[in-house]
Amino acid sequence: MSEKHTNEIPRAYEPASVEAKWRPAWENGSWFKGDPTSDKKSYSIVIPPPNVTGILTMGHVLNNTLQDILLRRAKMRGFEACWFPGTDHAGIATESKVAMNLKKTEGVSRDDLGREEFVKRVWEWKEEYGGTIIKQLKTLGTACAWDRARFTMDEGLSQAVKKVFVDLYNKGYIHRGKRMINWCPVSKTALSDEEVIYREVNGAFYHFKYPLADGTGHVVVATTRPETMLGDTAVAVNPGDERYKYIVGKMVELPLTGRQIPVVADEHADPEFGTGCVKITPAHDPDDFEVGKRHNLPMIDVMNPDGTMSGKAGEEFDGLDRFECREKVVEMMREADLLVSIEERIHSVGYSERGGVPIEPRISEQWFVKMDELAKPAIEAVRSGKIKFHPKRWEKTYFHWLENIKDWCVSRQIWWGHRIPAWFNDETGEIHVGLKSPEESGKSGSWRQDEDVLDTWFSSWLWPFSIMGWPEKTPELKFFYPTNDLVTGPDIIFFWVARMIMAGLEFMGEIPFKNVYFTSIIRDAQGRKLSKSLGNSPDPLDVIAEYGADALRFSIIYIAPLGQDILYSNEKCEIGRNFANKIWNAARFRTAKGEKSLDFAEFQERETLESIKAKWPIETWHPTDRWVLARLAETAEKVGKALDAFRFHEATHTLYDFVWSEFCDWHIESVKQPLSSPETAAASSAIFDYALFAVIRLLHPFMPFLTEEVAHNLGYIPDNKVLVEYPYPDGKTICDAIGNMGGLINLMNGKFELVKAIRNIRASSDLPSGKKLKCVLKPASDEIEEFIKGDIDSLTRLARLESLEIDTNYEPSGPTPSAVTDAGTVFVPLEGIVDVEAERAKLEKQKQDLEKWVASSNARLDNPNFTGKAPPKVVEEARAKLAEMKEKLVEVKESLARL
RNA sequence: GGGCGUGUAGCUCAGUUGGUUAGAGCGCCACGUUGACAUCGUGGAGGUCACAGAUUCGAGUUCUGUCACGCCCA
Repeated sequence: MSEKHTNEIPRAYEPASVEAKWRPAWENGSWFKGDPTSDKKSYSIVIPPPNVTGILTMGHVLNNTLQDILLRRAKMRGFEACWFPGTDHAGIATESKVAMNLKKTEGVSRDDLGREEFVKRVWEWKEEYGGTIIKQLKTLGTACAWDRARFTMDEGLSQAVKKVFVDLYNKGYIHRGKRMINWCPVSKTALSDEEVIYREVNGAFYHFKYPLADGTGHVVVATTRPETMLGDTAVAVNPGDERYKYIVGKMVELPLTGRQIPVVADEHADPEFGTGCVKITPAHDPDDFEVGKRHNLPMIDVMNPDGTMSGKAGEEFDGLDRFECREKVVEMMREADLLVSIEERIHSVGYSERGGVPIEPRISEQWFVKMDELAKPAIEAVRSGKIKFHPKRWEKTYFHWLENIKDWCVSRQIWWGHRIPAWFNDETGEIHVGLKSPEESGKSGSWRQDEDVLDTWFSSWLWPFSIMGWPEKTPELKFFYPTNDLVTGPDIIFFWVARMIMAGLEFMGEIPFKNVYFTSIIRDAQGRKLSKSLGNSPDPLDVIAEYGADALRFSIIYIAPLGQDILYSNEKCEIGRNFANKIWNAARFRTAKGEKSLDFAEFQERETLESIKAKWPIETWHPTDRWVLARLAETAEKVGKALDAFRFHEATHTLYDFVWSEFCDWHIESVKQPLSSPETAAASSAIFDYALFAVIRLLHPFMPFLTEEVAHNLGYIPDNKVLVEYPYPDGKTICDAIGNMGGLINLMNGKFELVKAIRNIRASSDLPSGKKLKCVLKPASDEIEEFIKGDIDSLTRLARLESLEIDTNYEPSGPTPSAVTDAGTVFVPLEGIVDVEAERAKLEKQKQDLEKWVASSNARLDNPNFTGKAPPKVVEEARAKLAEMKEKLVEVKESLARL
């Protein structure tokens, strides 16, 4: 250990300076670049591309921390690991964000500027702010291959989008047609079905009278959207509904319009629902659209793209907002005495994901991708287990969607995005779809390109291979595709995950990833979704500034229950901050004990352990040294299994418990004695260094900054190396080297119990913590007696004893506080007064507990059904335990008798 | 309406293929500046495992039903 490392290490871990040091070091090094010519096995991840104009959220923190854990561990396990980063152009979101900004700053609208100028402005915006989220991601310590960062509208990726569109068109999977689509009146574009969010809202069910044209009466129809009546072209009744048979074929006087519309018989009308009569508005409702087609009804589009009423709604409604129109229609119907009733009702309304307003079903000419053929292999890939979902239950959601898949509306009436490579010849009606324009393809005539752009997801679904250079045949594709793991939120299982699988299979002929891990959704402490408007959305950068990046990373994984929502609050980062500090101080402890004992520059797990064993035979190790490696092996094993199964939460808990409760609480306290004694110091410090280095490596993927700093501070690894170059500890390797230590672990647990019992007596007898006690142990067995004798120094220290006498036949003179433990009965003979009553109460309680236990255990063992049917091992254990408990009971009774 | 998930300590959650008297962190109470750490240590209190049945020698764990909450789809 060099001079600079000794006394100037701060008492508390200071994350800011450490992070500032390692972040650029990792970025400037070559460790994470990903070499497609490597001889190693490949491991790759593609980032779920964040919105290029977005800023870092807690969701990104969780998602990217998980990917970083996977990536760093893979690297440490010897894979050529590469994490491909990048951003998404997020068509509608970005376009409206820039448009709003332009309105605010310059007072101009998108249309004022025109397409070319507006798109130029969006690019400028992207250049200025597009790097923000990437910079923010770096503060987390994410080991991406930053040189490989791509943007969905980069030249190459745009080429991929065009090629895919053209290929699918030529294959007959893409067509253009007039259909009912979801229209967002704010963004003024079509949306896919997936971009519609259904919400339960308090609305009303309006019952209207429609008079029969022949004057013989009226029908009553009900609707939640009165304004659409202006576009009604029929009233439908169920063909089996006897009540209305007589009016089928008659005409109805449609109020407020002067139009007459027919009564048709159609299965769509549910006799059980409302009056059984239903108004039909084919241009504004998907079901009605189907009815209209069946009955050849006219379609009257009464709305404009911005959600105002059009002239077709009638002169007096022209230009009125759809919701104002709703009120006006109701009012006019009331005045005309045609309003029967208004019934309050909670119903489901589709909202635009981006625009935040109710979507309007609308007839429109759009481009669609036929999905059913693409879906089939995608279903099979998951069904066969080639792709695995974690947690597995998401597979059901996936199958359900793919098995009922509908065509995908991919055209968007916005300007920011990939312009559809289709041209129209208005004179001939011809359509040209191609990578090249009609002119470039040598076609004559006058052509205009489709104004629309493609859905952002139409580029995102190509991400796992477009990011690697497809359609070029690149070395990256050859080496890193398919990727290994994908980490994303279940909210985009349809938008993105399912479509990537389809695209991968269709265009690469191979799945895009092998595992999909679905993250939890982060909520606030009250369980509410994090949102800007609620103001309950913490800024991760503030959190990092306050607690440190490692603390945030560790805490968020630590509190994330498997497959459930995370209830997050900043205070929870104290878990990670305190833990980081704990490790920091364990390392400080080591530096105070002198020079490092081993050189880890060329570290290899098995070789290092073997060299320790060669120098100091395992039988000569101090019990705590043997114990700490045995527990380390078990911990490494458990962590490895947890991570293999994507149980990150379990891995963090396992590490936390081991480091805090075993390595720090017991081992550090126990090893102080052997470390200060010349015969044992060398071996114990070597084992300490090995164990601490293993802990650091185990934790590295979770807390990269802290562990990197500590590894270098302690001189474990040289300046020109980083931790990720070292192997991830493997439980089996460690276990093989040290052998089975099951017996030792039991004996150590007995010792711990003994120490706790003495501490308990100290506390309950109001003895000052500084006072050294004299204790006597009546051991429970020869084995424990021998063990305790061999470890008496550390026990003396842990329990703060002046002396520990071992006496199988000890009989205290007079009332003496005592405790019965697995290791034996311990006595603390006190000079002065003993609180006999308190002591008696304690022993009485223990006696009662033991008697209860013995009684129920006896009953169980007396039951021939149990002894006959339970596995012999269980019966044996029960007998042994009973015998033990009976012995304890005898001891407790004796102690009581003595009082 | 269909599907999925969740009900375990005041709060947030663990609890493997059924097998000791159900655990942890936070919070709470008491004590403590012992040479790594007060971002800490020691001790303690705190649970009818949502409810009702069933299977079993044995159920927090399996099955059925009920209730409550959450999410997705229609």
